[in-house]
Amino acid sequence: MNISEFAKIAGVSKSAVSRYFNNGYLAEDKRQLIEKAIEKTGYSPSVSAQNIRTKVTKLVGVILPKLSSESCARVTEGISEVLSEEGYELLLVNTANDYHKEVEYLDLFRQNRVDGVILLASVFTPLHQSVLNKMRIPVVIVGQSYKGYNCVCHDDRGAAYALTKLMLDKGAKQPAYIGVTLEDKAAGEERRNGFKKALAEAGIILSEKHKAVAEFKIQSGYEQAKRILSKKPRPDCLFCATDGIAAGALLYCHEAGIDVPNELMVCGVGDSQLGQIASVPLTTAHLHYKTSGVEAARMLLSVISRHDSVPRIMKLDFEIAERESTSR
Amino acid sequence: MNISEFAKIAGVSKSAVSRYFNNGYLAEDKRQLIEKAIEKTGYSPSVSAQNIRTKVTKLVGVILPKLSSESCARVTEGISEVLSEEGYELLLVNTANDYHKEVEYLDLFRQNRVDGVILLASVFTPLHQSVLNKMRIPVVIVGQSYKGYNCVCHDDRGAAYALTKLMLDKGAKQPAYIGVTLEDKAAGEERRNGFKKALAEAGIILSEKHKAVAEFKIQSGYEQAKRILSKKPRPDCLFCATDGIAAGALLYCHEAGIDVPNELMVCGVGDSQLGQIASVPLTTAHLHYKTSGVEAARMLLSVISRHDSVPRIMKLDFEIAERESTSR
DNA sequence: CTGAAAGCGCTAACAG
DNA sequence: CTGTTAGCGCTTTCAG
Repeated sequence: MNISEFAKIAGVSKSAVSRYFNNGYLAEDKRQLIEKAIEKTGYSPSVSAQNIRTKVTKLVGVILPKLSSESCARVTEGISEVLSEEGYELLLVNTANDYHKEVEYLDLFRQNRVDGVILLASVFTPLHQSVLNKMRIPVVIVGQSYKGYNCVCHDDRGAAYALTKLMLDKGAKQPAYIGVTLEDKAAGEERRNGFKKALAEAGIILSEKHKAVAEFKIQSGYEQAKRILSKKPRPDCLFCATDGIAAGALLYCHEAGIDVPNELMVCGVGDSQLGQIASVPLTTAHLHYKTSGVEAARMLLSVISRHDSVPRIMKLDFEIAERESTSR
Repeated sequence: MNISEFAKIAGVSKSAVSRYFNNGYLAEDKRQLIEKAIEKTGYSPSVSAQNIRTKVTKLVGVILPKLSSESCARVTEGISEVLSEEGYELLLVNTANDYHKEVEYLDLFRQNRVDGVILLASVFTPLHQSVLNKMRIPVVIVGQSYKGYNCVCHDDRGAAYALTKLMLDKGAKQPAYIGVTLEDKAAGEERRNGFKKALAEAGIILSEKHKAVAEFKIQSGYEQAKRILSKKPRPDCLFCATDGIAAGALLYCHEAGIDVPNELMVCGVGDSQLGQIASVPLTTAHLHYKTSGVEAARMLLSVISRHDSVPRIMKLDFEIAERESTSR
């Protein structure tokens, strides 16, 4: 069913139908005629045809590294909430941590497939840089902050600093650290920097053997914790860059009979569900993932509609969730 | 940049360009001319314009109840994997457990917006029925099985039966049950039926006070476990319809000093990450969520391409992950 | 194998 | 306020 056919059925002109669905500059009787015909036929205009004329797709592309990561899912939920409210739809790409795909899809979106893109960033290579610069549609980056781009990010450094300081203030003297790849500027570099800053302020130097890098997995956290905690002297507090890693560490402690928090304090970052049900409830930082999705979507929509091109960076605050794993 | 402009730059005709991107019925020299021009200009044809002519969107709509649920995320990951391999893209709708939205978006997709729809079903109302029947594009339902529709589902009943039998075989005599709403046919009704079947076979009758319904949340599992486990005589095994609920129950047990598994065996369903790191590692059933996404996407794609309209139902097998929470 | 030309379904300018 | 009309960018006959 197309607009002409429908117009005939409704007994009005094509333009009347078009106006009904758009600006609504229309006499009441025709409006009713059209409404009745819609009920009867279920007609609705072809989105592609509209798009070809108006250049508006009402589509936002979302590129993310791993959908089944709780943080990504929460950000996407926030995005989806705002988008659907504003009549936009969400074109989802899961890159499965393959950043070539990230670039590939960015490039695919570059053309007029979507009105804008939200990128849940992981790493940021020169390739990203160059594709991003060529983008003719608005882009918002979530989770990392890059000068010159619209970003919504978390205070990774602040959170890591506060968490570490919390443990130090409770008397820890021998810290250990399980981080993630520094390629990830937010979860890797920033959180490490926050940790280091707290150590520096306390005049503590981190021993090489109390440092490890894990993947974003429980199992990997378990393994690295095992490695680190078997070194002598054993650390008395452990900062993990993610809750998943911390959960793995806690698992090891449980198995190895290490008393958390008395022998060892542990904390993570992200406030995932895991932390609530771990053998010892986990102290962590709530980073407001869903809110960052909401804000990113709003930011994108405002750039789309206002064609406002001054890039902004929004940094969200965090809250410390203090639980048993650091209680003394 | 449109096809005419591009054709001029490349020094060929519009049709040649079109053929290049489609059937490829083209002389080698023109092909090279076009390739060179693409490199220079970055041209690619407008998807909407293609769609308007061919009626093919290369888009699949995915409707799900809650993105941040681990099971949904995993299914969607499976879907995404297959889709992107086959050159399709994914239009994502998160209904936030509001099934009116489910119907609303089904209806939105009904028109030519997407080539097919995958519905991660929660409930199934007459409204769903009627919209589903009106759909002119292929639909695959994941997670529930309905006669007359294409479905990929899990063996919820079998898994619940096996899990319950496992606990009974280990000597449990006083079972308890925390389920979810029966409106959810799979996680609610089917799992309950599996549980009941195992009880019936063992000649055990479930006491009313050992029955509860929780929401899909850790907190809710905690509360219901608290309610049930304070009743006398205390049950000696607890079946939970989801891992999240079981995790909540385990949390309560930990707090209340109930010894799992010696005083009380506990199991869940779904093999979520939560089960691995709970205070006591949780016995559960692995339902192959990601695989169901993969299969659903394949099924949809085959219906789309072959226009094959005999509905099929595919039921995936499960595996029991036996862990400490039921060890005796 | 190739180019010209006719639409796909819609919107928006234009002239009433 | 309304109908007519000219395209939007593309694919696909059709006649070479």
